[in-house]
Amino acid sequence: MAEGRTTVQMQKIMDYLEGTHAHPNAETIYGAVKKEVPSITLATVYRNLNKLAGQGTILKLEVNGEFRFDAESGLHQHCVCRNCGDIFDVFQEEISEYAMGKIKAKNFKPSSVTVIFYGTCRKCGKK
Amino acid sequence: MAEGRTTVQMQKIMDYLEGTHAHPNAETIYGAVKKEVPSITLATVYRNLNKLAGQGTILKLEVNGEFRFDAESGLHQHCVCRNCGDIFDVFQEEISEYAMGKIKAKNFKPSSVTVIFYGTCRKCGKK
DNA sequence: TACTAATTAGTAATAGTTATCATTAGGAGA
DNA sequence: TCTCCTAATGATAACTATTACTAATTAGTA
Repeated sequence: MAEGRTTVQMQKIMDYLEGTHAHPNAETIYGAVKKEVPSITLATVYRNLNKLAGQGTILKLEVNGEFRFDAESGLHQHCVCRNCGDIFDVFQEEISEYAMGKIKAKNFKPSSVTVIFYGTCRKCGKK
Repeated sequence: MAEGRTTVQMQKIMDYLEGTHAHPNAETIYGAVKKEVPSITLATVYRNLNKLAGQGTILKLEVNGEFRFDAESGLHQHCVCRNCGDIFDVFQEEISEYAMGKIKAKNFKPSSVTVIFYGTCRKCGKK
């Protein structure tokens, strides 16, 4: 799963992330994991999240002034509702591939793409 | 340029943004505008930037844990160097259009897309 | 020129994230 | 299994970017 040592803390963080599609922030993850590992601290949560993101095991996005995390690491995109702040994944592999293809000609070696759509989700759409 | 009153502060912020392609953060903009309007404060810079971004006059992106601003508001994408942190615009209108088109079928009304490529820029590319 | 609401400067407060450091624990080798 | 070394943790302080607050100022209108 990850380089270096495997600790219960990191394992529980991964478990939690793999069980949700809500793109939680560190605080939320902390709250959830604390139920299983009461001694855990927010710093440990951040440390592990950054490590996992650095390895590419999880995805770290910045939305509305905070970091959000996603266990889904394959090519996909995100929809962010400007109204309620919800974030959900969109799997249209072609979008990322199309974009990556277009950019390779430039003097820039892309290693990943993040495509984020801002708008209104179904719930908020109907006023 | 913007709804509401026009102030020198806002004008100078716009002028500065229109003259750069460096995607500065609020602090940098503050430093630059302060030379022309010494009394300006960081809070005023933030207030104006948020207002302008809210109107869609400028673009507000989140990269590396901070907000960056861009006077270029048309459809375009960004390349972010993982090494030096540089951000530059890429104008491949089709990329954004292609993505927007693909997403419209979903139960989500997109109002804008942000496509960000992470990788290494030319400078950093040659080790 | 006077009035009124929007905007500013100045500053305090907040929030999210990272850094520090003493303590604990995983796991390789004896 | 015991020992040792290093990585990871917990607890907390520090930091940084951003926002909130308020009295004073300013722009635009009457």
